Amino acid sequence: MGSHHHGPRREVTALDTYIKLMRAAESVTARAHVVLPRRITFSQFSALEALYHLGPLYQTELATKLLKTGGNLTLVVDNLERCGFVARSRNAADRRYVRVTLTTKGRKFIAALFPKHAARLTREFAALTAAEQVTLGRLCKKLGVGKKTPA
Amino acid sequence: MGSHHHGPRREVTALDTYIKLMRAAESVTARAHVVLPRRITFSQFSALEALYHLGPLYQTELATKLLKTGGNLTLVVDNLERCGFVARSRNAADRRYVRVTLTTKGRKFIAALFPKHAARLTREFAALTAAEQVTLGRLCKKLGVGKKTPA
DNA sequence: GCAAATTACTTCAACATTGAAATACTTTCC
DNA sequence: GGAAAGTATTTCAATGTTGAAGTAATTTGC
Repeated sequence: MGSHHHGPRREVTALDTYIKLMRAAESVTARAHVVLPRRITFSQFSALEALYHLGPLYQTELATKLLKTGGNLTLVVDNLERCGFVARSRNAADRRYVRVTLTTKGRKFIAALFPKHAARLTREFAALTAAEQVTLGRLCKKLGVGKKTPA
Repeated sequence: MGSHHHGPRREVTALDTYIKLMRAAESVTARAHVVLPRRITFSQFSALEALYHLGPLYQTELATKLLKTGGNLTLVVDNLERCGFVARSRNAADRRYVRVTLTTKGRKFIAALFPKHAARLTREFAALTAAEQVTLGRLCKKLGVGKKTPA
């Protein structure tokens, strides 16, 4: 199963593994997504979750955590601000920085939602034993390192 | 490392593994992406690659392969068609179906690009041994099953 | 044989995403 | 102290993405 590609065994294995990795990531995300109320998107949830667990962050920090661009964060924070979930404030010492903080409404919202998300993910990952999860995490981590190999 | 979440160990392990899975998928994809010429997007590449390895497909089949919605495929195929990489044709027997076929130009394009993509992915996955890749694939597959668990 | 249900695709609005250009502010370096 | 370089954010155009509504074609059930 998998890549439909014929070539050196190393390539076949890599492509096959790649497809399975992508499918797993997409399918777990899609299934975890169902706990989110329809008015909130996955990006918005991720931003709220980061603020909830890490405290107020500058937009650049948020972009780094979520692996997104600055332009993207501007829009996502715009939308969260419009919902009343977060507030922006300029740093007085360095006015380039915009600090993003959860409002009381935002905190209540994510505090109620996160446990459902965690429970849902736990249920999804119950397809693997604890030991298998640790192994999976270890292998993923070896792949995930940002070893900036040039084009 | 990981989730910044405190709770039952099963939840902590699941959330931690989830984060590593997402990071690995995103980071491998991003790094594989660098071989693509700037005028082609990842979605377009994926569609071309499916047509290249599987032959002409109806849009519904393409949507299923790529795990995307029908509305999305309409746009991606629109853009590929505008580039001259694919052609649409109605099925005469059942005129609801639109068959998407690579043009000669599209075939040449993907035939030249795919080996670079495969080589790049192989290089990325060289962070793992062949045995580790097989293990990773097996664990991902256990997660990826579309076991439609209701909300 | 025809109305109803189904299926494939398109269209649309809203939000996401990137990459590049523009803006605003700060730091560096003469 | 002021120009140049650097940094954080915003804006913009193009594409992606979903989900819902709409259209066209076919199949089903009576």
